[in-house]
Amino acid sequence: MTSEPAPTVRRAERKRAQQADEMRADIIDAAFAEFAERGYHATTIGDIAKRLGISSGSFYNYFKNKRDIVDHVLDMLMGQMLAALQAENAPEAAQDAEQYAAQALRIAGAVDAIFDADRRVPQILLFEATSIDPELTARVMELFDIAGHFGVAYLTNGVERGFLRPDLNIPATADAITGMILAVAIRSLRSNLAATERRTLREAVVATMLQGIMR
Amino acid sequence: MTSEPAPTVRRAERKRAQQADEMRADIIDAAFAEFAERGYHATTIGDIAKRLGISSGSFYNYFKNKRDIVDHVLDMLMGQMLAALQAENAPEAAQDAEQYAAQALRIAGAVDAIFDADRRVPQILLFEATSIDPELTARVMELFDIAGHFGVAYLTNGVERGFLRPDLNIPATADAITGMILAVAIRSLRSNLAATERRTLREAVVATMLQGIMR
Amino acid sequence: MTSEPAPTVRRAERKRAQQADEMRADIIDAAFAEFAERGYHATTIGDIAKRLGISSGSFYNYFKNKRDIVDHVLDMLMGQMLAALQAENAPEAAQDAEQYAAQALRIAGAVDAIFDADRRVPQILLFEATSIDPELTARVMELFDIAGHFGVAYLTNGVERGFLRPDLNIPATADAITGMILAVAIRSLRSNLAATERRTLREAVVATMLQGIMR
Amino acid sequence: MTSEPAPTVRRAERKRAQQADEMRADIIDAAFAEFAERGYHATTIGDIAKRLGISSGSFYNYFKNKRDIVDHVLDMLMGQMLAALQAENAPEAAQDAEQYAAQALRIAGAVDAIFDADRRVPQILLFEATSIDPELTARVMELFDIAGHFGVAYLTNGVERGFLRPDLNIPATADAITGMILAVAIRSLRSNLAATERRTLREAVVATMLQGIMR
DNA sequence: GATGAATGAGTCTTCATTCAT
DNA sequence: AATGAATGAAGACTCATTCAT
Repeated sequence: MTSEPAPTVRRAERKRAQQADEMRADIIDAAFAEFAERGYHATTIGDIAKRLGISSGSFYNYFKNKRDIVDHVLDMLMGQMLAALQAENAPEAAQDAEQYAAQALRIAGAVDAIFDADRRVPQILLFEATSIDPELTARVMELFDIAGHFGVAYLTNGVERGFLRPDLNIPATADAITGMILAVAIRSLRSNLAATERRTLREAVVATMLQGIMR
Repeated sequence: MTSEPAPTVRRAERKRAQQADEMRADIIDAAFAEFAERGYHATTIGDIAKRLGISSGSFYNYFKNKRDIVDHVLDMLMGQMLAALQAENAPEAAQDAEQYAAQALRIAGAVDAIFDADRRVPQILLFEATSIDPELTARVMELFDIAGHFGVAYLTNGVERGFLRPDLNIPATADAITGMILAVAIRSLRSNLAATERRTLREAVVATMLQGIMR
Repeated sequence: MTSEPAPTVRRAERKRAQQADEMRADIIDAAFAEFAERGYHATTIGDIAKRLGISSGSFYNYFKNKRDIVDHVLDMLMGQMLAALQAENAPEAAQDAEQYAAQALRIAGAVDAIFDADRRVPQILLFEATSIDPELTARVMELFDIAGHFGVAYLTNGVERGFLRPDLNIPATADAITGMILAVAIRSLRSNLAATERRTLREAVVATMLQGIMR
Repeated sequence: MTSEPAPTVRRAERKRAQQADEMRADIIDAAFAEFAERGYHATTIGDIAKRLGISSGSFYNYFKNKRDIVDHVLDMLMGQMLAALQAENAPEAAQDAEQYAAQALRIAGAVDAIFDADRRVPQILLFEATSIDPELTARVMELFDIAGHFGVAYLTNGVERGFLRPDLNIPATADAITGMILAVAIRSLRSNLAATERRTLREAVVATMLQGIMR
């Protein structure tokens, strides 16, 4: 007996769903502001709610629990990362050394842009997430692994096309590259670098890396 | 009229102090075992005590509180690190490219040995410490900075002696190197690498790095 | 766009506030019952909660902590006392010896009524409050001082209007009067005197006092 | 087979007993210093021991437990008080109004001397003892009662000898007098009065009291 | 959907007291 | 008699989560 909902009902539903999404986004934002300020463990649901002017109970209409928020952000982040590594930035896209170098810089810039859009994201990712619970730690480690796999793909492309040293220990080098990204991210957070400083830092690191791996 | 304590008293004191040191070491050990298993926040003083077969109250005869333990370990670690960077491993010790390469491998090996002596130390350092409290985070960040300063010193030595590229962006490269160490540590923990595998990894990363920075 | 809350919301809010006030009163009541039975220090939050049939955590929705309750009661008491010393009982109200005597009896009766309304209040105030913490001790001492100041005002009025001995050491006598009130309160509590007995006690003490100070 | 101890043993024992008494006195002293500073509940056995430079375990060689100390002092105080109310200060000693007045002043002075010898005694008695446990409260109340009984005896003597008003409500007045002593003690502690100020205060209060009760 | 009071499990920490040395 | 480490009971307080309204 469940008939098709009338169009007006549909519209109302859509609107409601949209409002819910906005609220969810607001909550994530407030949560991250608090997490970044005082750390995940020291932040209470009440802190988040108060910042938004909602009741603590309302929180649970939008998220299953406190750590669910971090999961959502991890999802977002993962999506942005994968999106940044498509098309001209895909592992097999670079066809010669020059393109390879340009690609490396583009990717470094894209990662920087993602982190710079909300510095609280890397902050929490790097400094809090692993302490929340084993599953979340596993997810972060997975990110590390994914980074490693991408690194392997890029290096393999370079070796196969012949502009990287053929004797490269590819997995080891991939990890080293992930580490460099990590270090640059930490330095950026830590020293609160301006965009131009971050660019210089990026270029220097990419240059050293390329020199280290090029044939 | 409080005279000098009798020699027997002295001896008893020394023995007691020694036992206390042993207990302290045991507690650190038990604490780290628990922290590594279930995470710092999820570990209770009771967990640590139970593992040792002591009462939870006894814990407080040796440490001010839970985080005091992490502080102690950070002290130890800092000491070991600094000790490893002395003498032939000191920044200005390498006099030519060959010595430089050998030194890099030695240092990498020494760091690996420190971390391998108790893998829970890097685990907690990397994955928990920053979430405990702001001061502890500051201390870890300080470690990162110290690593950076040492990196700068090594690179400067190489540039000055002429076997590193003169156009190197030294601080950026120092950070990159710190990142590589980080990545190797994470990979070692994560994949539970055997000593020989770790050696291979180390050698590969050092080789790439040297190639990246050598003149 | 946050508009005025709808009237129904207002009403609900008022009701909630009222319920909260009732709960707060209930908690104070339960707390004082326990304090009077077993003493402040020996009373646990759990004792108070159990007596009310609420969970111990709920206590903290209404009071910051255990001592906060004593503070609230001190506030109440101070208010009642000050209210009792208004109008015809104000220091400058009595205009001749007869009025003065009547006033003294009225005030003694009012103080008795306040303490008799809840005998646990003087009990805790006299026997516990000073042992709770320095600030609370300070507050109780302040009460003692206030009593002294009022005493001074009453005596000054009597001396100025000429029906008290002009050579009175006013502050000393004010303290003596405060002490008598104290003693009567202690005796009442201690011997569990009935209302008529307390009245007799009061009258005797006031008579002796007046005889002691009248010209 | 337990023979008489040799004389030297006896002497050693006596000396030991004396040392033990000294230690006991030292502990009481240290305990009271701490109690007066931070209150009974906030003082730990460790605090007392540290102040004396002994170990916390040693405390238990001299006292059964923490509250035992307060008991000892209460005993001391009671003894001093009773001693002060002997001979010329005994209830029936005063034979005329003049002697009565002199006696009242002597007693007030004696009480002041006892309290002034160690101000921590009244402080703890008045502000802490009743909060320790029911038995101790009972003992303090007993002191209050004893004071009352003495008051009754003094007043009865005066009435019988005919220099006090025959219509005096003796028990009520006795309580009032106890209250005055209390108030003077509190004021002395609170305002840290000098000896001469305390004397003036005493004299004023005694004068008012006498005027209040004399025929 | 919103609210916020109620819950109660969970933990750190303190400290009087004991006892082996 | 002195020591001080060990004990373990005890309690205040927090907070994620639930649920009646």
